[in-house]
Amino acid sequence: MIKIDLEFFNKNTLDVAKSILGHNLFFKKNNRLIGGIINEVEAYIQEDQASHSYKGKTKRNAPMFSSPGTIYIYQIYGLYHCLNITTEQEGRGCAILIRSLIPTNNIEIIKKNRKKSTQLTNGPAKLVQGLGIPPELNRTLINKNNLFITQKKIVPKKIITTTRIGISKDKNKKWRFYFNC
DNA sequence: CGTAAGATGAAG
DNA sequence: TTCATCTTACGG
Repeated sequence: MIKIDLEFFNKNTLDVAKSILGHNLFFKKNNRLIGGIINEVEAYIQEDQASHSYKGKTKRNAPMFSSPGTIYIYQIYGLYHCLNITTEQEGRGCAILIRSLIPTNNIEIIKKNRKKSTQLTNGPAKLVQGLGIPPELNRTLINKNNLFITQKKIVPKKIITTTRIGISKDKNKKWRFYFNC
């Protein structure tokens, strides 16, 4: 369980998005690791019309402009939360959205957090709920708290590149990356 | 399958 | 004030 260096996020957002696939995401609670393998992400950069940061810094999106490795959790549709990690140098409004995990550790807790649903962590809001990630972690640094990313557990054989989900602007950009094991 | 749930920010 | 949004769970 080696945590990755925050320098990992201090580079081109698309490179970070592709290379983070296969790493583990864990939330630590009561000395137990809850989480799994990241298998789907999307990239958002400042010049991208689909990004929250496109029109500049606001109260909500400010973490995107913070130092690389900053956690950006935003509320969507008034009831769910999505987890992003800031990329590129401080001052650049870029991030990757973690969209899906393959659950590996403490799956019983994830099931409990997800209540009746059998779909545990295969969506951005589902994984936040499944791991029990508190929105208060917004603006804090990953790996400096109880949410962290550890070294690659598996190397994806084939990364699939497609258009992103749920956006209407800049639809042509193929900045969603995922793999099947 | 369609739709409601309702925080946030931009536009009118 | 109204509209759109990086989604999900529910009912028919």
